[in-house]
Amino acid sequence: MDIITKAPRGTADKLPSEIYKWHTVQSAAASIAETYGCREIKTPTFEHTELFQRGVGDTTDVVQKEMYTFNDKKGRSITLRPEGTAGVVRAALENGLLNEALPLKLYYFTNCFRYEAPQSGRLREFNQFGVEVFGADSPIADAELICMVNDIFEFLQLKGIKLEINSIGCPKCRAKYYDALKEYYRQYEEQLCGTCKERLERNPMRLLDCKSEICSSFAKNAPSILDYLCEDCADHFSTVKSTLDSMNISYTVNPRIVRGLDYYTNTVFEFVADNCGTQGTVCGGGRYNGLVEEIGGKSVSGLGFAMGIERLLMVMDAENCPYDPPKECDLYIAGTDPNSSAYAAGLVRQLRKLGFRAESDIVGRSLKAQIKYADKINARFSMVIGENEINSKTAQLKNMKTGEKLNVSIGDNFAEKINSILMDIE
RNA sequence: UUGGGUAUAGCGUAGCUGGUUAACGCGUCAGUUUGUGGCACUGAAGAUCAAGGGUUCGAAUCCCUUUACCCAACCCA
Repeated sequence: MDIITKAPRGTADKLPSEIYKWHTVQSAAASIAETYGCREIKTPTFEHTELFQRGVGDTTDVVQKEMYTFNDKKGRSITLRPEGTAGVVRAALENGLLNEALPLKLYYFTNCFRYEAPQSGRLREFNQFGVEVFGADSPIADAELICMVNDIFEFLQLKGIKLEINSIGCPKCRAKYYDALKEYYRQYEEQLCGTCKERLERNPMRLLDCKSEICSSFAKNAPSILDYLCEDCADHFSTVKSTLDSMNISYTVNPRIVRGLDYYTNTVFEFVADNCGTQGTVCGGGRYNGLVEEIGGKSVSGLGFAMGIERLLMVMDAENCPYDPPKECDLYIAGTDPNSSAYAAGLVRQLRKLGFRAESDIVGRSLKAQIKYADKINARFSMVIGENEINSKTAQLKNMKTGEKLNVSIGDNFAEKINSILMDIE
């Protein structure tokens, strides 16, 4: 049989056999974020296109060539979110969240969409865990945010991830830095790669990031942003660093970290894995003090990060990190004949009402095949129901690991009795 | 968008100096007597060998085209 079509390019199914890994990461991230006072928010998968044009920035590659944009039936331009921050800012503004007590701390899990050429660690639909904090001006907030990521990785027992931080200053000091950069690069202008030539005027910081051999060789001696920070920005950055020091979080300052989204100011950071191929950035973030205003709110500072869950799982797999084990069947109840199977179905229902994972035959298999199936799904216990059991109201509970059998009543309060027996065994 | 690679049952592979019914492992289903799994044995189902075209008496195998996927550049999570 040929299926009509496959999953679209750049998408990936998350199958039942792997999903426990997602649960592990999600519950760790959510519970740790909550210890920091974050509350979960969910925003729409698609937004009006201008939100991303303004929020993410018109000059970015993400907006220029990677967005899934289309017109809806009324002709409105709609875009599948390419990242999480803009939508959260919009939602916070629209619902007046910024008028409540600040700081506002939010976290979210979202799928994001970017029309890129897929490769290892890079999908067209990918999942992020993100945190956004609003109204926290102090550099301690920056350190706290980084600390949260660090806590999550530590909790997941991840080791091979390094933190790199930088400051890209405020619009004021960046303007001076841009001038210096342009001047520096102008002497090499003829030798720059095509895209860098274009970027020189519009967004010169991107040149530092260019991977082409020639451009990156120029980047080595390029002026550093850190020498151009104004006093406020320099103070801010140094307090971020000293706070990280006092939190005992190790980092390296990498003056060439330039994030790809326009909204960042001051602190930017990346958590980079060295053991996961070429797409090493597992988490990236920073401060974006101008963004809320850009989207139409009052001037409220913001900062946040986004973590790529697919990439995180790649790194965890590579490091053999432990996951919460998947939940499996507690008790399988087999029936020797159709009538007994129907009876078993009733027993199974009672167990499920108490929260047990319980199954009985729904495919009409022989008794032997049912037990075989119970083994295959790793059922902890099994039980056979036949005419004798129904008449005597007693059955044997079998421990599938040890083979031990125990007589139990299948009459009134069946599920409660099973419950207390299983509690004893544990 | 630009390079490189791959395409054979549900999954993983062999076969690729062209030659009769395309093989193996895992998985699935059934059986190895009577109401109990894991092991072993037996058997069954399951593949228009990515698609289209060409060379040939004959093509999974050689040639061309297309498509899909993977990897990388780029970009970013």
